Amino acid sequence: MVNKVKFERENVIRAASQLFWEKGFHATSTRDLQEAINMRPGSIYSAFGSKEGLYSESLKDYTVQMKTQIDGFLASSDTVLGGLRAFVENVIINSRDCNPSAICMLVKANNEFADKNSSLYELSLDLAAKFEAYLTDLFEQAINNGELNNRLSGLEYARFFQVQFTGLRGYFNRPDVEQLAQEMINQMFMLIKRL
Amino acid sequence: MVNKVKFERENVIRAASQLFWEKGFHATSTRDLQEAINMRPGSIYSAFGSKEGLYSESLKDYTVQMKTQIDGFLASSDTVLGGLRAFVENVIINSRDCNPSAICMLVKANNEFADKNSSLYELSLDLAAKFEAYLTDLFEQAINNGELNNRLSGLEYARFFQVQFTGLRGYFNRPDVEQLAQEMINQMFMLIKRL
DNA sequence: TTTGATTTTGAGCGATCGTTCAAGTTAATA
DNA sequence: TATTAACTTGAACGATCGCTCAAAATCAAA
Repeated sequence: MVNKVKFERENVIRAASQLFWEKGFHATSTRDLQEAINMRPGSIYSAFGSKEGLYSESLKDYTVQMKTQIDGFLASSDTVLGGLRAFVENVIINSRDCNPSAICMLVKANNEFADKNSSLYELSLDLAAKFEAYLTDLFEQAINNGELNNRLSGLEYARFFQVQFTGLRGYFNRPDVEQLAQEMINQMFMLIKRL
Repeated sequence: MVNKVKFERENVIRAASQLFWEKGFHATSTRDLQEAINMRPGSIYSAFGSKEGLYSESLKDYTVQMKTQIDGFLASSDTVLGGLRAFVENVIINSRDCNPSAICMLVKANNEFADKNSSLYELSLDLAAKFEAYLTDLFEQAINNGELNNRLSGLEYARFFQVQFTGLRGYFNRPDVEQLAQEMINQMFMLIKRL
């Protein structure tokens, strides 16, 4: 029964996350959310406290999901770089049409909360820092594997990856670009290897 | 007198642009705008038709301003790449604190209008395409100057520049990063030269 | 089956949204 | 100075916002 409740809660957060990811925080109304997660105001506010509370949980869940996805690709790949490349190709090309937005929800959050003192902006920074640490770990593995040279640190590779990946996702937030996307992903990973 | 009106209108649009750039379209209320541009609803709606109309003019003006800024740096530099580098350093490092946002207003627009059929989303695509054409011109000059090799076309260089620049601006949308920003800009231009 | 605790419902609150428009002000012309 | 066209003002409209809470429904224990 405890697990049932938790399961339901995760489903609700996931549905809310999809809507928030697509439309952003400010353009999503609580009535949109009611329909998307099939809950009435009273239940929502008793479970999450506020629209901000639900968004906060949604954003946290998003990053967990993203890491889970990467771990999946890593498990199916011989190399760290191969796993990361499969992830990038999946996000930018394969699952383009079923994702709510081409742009990372974390990036969207970081972009839309202008007030640097707001808790949601700070949350976006915090989650991004944790994701960078996660990526740093992966690139340190890649260095130790001999996949990458050690002229750069894991952290420096992680930063480069994030800049490239975010830049590409933004660039391909438009219709009809599959061919070009593949070429630029190839370029990205070629550059990483010869950094 | 006609010029006076035009001048005033430009000032108004510029002030609106700053606010829209900072907060985004959805988080900016018409009452915020009234204060920022010192006009009352009747005047605003007679001059611009709607909040969307004012935003549209603001976004167009933003891209004109950006091109003007680049042209300025190009005029003060011996090389195209030198001018572009000065522009990038100025945006990411020097004028960080006086810009309403670290993120390009065009990118913010492209990110926040989820409905691909909305006129503001289409405007953001259109302006981005024109900016890419402008950059392509510049990189073709750089190729003809011998600043860059011709293994890549001007368009390909322009795409790479945009991905890098957007990625970097997003990455540095946070406090206390001046030193690191300079290093990553150096890396960006080093990569461009050896593409 | 009754009781009591928990959760869900949805009408509706006050606030704010984008926008309108009648009335007032300004500035140019005659 | 009187006339008129153009512009500005700000009160206020209907819609929608995030959110509350009393009442109804649900569920578990007795």
